[in-house]
Amino acid sequence: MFEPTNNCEVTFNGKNYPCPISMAMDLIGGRWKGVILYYLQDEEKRFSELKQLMPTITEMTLSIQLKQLEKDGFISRTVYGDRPPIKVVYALTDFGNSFKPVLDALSLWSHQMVGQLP
Amino acid sequence: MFEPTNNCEVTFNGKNYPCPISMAMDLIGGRWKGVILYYLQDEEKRFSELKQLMPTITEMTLSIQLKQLEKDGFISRTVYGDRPPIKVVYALTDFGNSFKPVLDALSLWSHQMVGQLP
DNA sequence: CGGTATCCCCCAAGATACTG
DNA sequence: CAGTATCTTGGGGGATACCG
Repeated sequence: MFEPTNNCEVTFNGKNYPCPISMAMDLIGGRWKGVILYYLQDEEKRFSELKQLMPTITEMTLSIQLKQLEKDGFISRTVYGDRPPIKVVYALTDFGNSFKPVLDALSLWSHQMVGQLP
Repeated sequence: MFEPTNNCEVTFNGKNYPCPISMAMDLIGGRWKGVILYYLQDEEKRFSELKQLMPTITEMTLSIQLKQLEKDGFISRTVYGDRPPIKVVYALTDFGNSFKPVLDALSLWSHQMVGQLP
């Protein structure tokens, strides 16, 4: 469909990558980012809702991952209220939504692999 | 299409993951694995061919990544010859091939993102 | 040709405690 | 409620040199 990706270095947000796939893996790689994006697919979620959906993530790690996803343009962060308890809502941006086909393929594959397709 | 992945911990090759997507990201995450799988999609390749396709990877890192992909069942490793210079060929296994839809989606998305679609 | 062996640095990410 | 602040550990991955 398209040519191999050699000799096509890419720079995004100040980081250099040997090829677009490598860049993509860096942007959404790691233990949690794919999962976070997955949970934000259909509807926006609050910080505490995400935490509940991912019981084994620490609040600090969740906070860092959300910050990076926001910086890379995948998600938006909206604050309601100016005094605690405040409410913070995370949602996919248009750019984040463009990633949905990858999430779908990844989710389908990983579920098939684990044999957990309903 | 299927239910969210919370409360569905998974163990694979001795490692525990909070959800299948997290597992998948760990298996094929990092700077290089996606790229290696991408290059092996259509035809098997020798070690030196892969090295040429990824000029900025070191031989040591390439070797390690290939070992991990082989251990996780994505690729096969075939040796021709018993005395140097030997020839080693890497190819996708059936399991590795099952990952192609993810690679396709990832490749398409990353190319679109970079604006490099031919 | 296809790797290993060392050394090293950086950072992802967990544990724990604290806060506006 | 939604985070920060510190500390710590593990492993990814680069540089360089050497080997069967």
